[in-house]
Amino acid sequence: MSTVGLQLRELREKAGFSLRKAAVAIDIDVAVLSKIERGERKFSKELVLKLAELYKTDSDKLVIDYLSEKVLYELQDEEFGLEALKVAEKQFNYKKQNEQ
Amino acid sequence: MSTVGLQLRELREKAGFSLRKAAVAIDIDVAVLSKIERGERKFSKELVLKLAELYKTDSDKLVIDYLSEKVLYELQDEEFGLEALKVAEKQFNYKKQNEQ
DNA sequence: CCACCTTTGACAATATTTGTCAACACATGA
DNA sequence: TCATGTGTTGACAAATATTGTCAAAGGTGG
Repeated sequence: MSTVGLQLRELREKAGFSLRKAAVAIDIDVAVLSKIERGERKFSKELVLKLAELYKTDSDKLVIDYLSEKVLYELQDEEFGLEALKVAEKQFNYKKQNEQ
Repeated sequence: MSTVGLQLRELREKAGFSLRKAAVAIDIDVAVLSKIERGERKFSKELVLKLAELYKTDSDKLVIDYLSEKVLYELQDEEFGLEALKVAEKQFNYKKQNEQ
């Protein structure tokens, strides 16, 4: 179900890392990385960044997907999920304005 | 910062409930309700629904704001927050289609 | 068989959320 | 002044959730 997990797996394979090597490189347990790639475990944005760097990939899309997934997870099965997203967008834009 | 908290406070006052009465009615501690209304404590959607019922108000807008706030909280200060929201929207729509 | 790979499940360690209390400060009216 | 009702605060334990760590298993290829 986690597209980011799957993406990370593909990237790792393309970069020629074994699960162990990758895990060691970013200093986490192999078991955890295995679970992350298969969507059995939650993970942090920092982890995504570390792996992206390790695999020498641009992290932007990964991060966007990562955040989007987190949001969707929270909204799953919510009747008003879409409306909530739209309100959130408005607020986000508004905030951005008054920020800088 | 929590608009839902503030909204709940206004609704309660308009409905003529004291903090204590309202808290007892929905079976939570007064201290907690006080903090919720002032945005010092997280709360559940269920609590919003209970209070909306108690105050005899339509809950839809409250729930939408509630969810939106949760989402925004997760995305705060995220460079790609907006992009993430848009991706999430797409996914959400897509899912909705293939559901029913 | 050996060396490497990934997966699995169990468990402890930590962190976060939630519930519960007691005390405080303030106002009002008897 | 005293009792009563209002909301607020901080401390703390209890319950949950997240995260880290291990050991063992099964698969594959040399």
